[in-house]
Amino acid sequence: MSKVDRRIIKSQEAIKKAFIELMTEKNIDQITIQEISDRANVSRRTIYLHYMDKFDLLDKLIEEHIYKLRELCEVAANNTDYIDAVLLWFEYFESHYLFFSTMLTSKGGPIFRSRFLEFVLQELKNEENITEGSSQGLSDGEEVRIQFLGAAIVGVVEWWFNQEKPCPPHYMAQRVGALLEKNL
Amino acid sequence: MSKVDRRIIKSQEAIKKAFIELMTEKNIDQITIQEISDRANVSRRTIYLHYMDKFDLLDKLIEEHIYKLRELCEVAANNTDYIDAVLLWFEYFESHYLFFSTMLTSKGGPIFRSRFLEFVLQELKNEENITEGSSQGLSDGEEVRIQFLGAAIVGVVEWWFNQEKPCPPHYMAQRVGALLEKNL
DNA sequence: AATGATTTGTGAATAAATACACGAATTACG
DNA sequence: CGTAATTCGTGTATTTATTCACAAATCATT
Repeated sequence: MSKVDRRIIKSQEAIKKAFIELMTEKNIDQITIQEISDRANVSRRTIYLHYMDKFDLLDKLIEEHIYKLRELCEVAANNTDYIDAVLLWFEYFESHYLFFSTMLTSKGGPIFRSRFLEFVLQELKNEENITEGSSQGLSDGEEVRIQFLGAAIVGVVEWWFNQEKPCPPHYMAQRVGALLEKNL
Repeated sequence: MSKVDRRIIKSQEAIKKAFIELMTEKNIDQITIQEISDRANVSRRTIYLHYMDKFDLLDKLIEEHIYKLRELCEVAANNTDYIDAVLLWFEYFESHYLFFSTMLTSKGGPIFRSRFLEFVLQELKNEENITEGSSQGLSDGEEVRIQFLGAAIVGVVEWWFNQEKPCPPHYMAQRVGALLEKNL
């Protein structure tokens, strides 16, 4: 697994860290590649070695986290306990608080929010197909329910970050998990 | 000034940091190059690129700090206020607490202590030659006084670290500075 | 709109770090 | 004591990061 050159890891880590920090301080439009390279203590050239531009960097960052969340879903798919699944999610949120907080509160803009919603809807439809068994399209009624639940999940996560983590992950897991159990 | 390749800086910083950390955990003899490279997240080869072995690494680390302390002495040599000079020292100690604490308490062994004393004696003799004016050897009486003061200074610094910083730098500056004023 | 400063994206040469392999030296341990 | 495992020190080829330079694009300020 660890076949990736450690220089690549270190450079990208530094770049992403610097970028997230800058995102908390200003809008993405007024962040310059120069600034990122300065903050990351990396040559400007190095950034272009890995990313097309700052939007590509943001994309990669987002996809990376979405990928990790999807992995957590697969882990939790074995045991059908929603509470545990939600717990994994919020623990992951907590361990990458700076990123998610930045991306889901006012500063981050709507880029991540819509991507996150899209992902949640995918997972919900996935779940639906498993229990339903039919691989054909969803009925209107099901679609409405999916949209309803997706908005609910994203909304409650947004609330959690907007309130600056008002309650711990295990509490959220308990409450949100119970709601999911009832609705799925 | 900043003509040194930033990769060198970063590698050496990582190596030195890892090494100091390991020094706090175990004796230098049972620290392996492998461990250092692992902790520093650097190739083992890279360490040999900069240092002969772990003792060379320790030497360079020590000399680096001695050099910085000498610089502080030169800065303070302009204004003859010993209190300010001592303040600069203890502020430097504080900002590199892990290193000095490790090297001056039981863990570090006597390597740094003797080097530190040697340096302090040099500075004292230097000071003496300036006020004395004569560039010839010191009399026995002067030599005794130098040794007396050197031991006192090193001793009080050791005490400060052994007690885990029982009082702030400005307090130490006040007290030790006053004692130096009286004796120099 | 003009212009002066900054940022950008890229090419090219160079330097540094890395992976990998190897025999020798050292250490751990039965 | 013997031997298995680890660490060491080094050679070498390769990959990555860096510096530097430069023209184009963007931005800021007038």
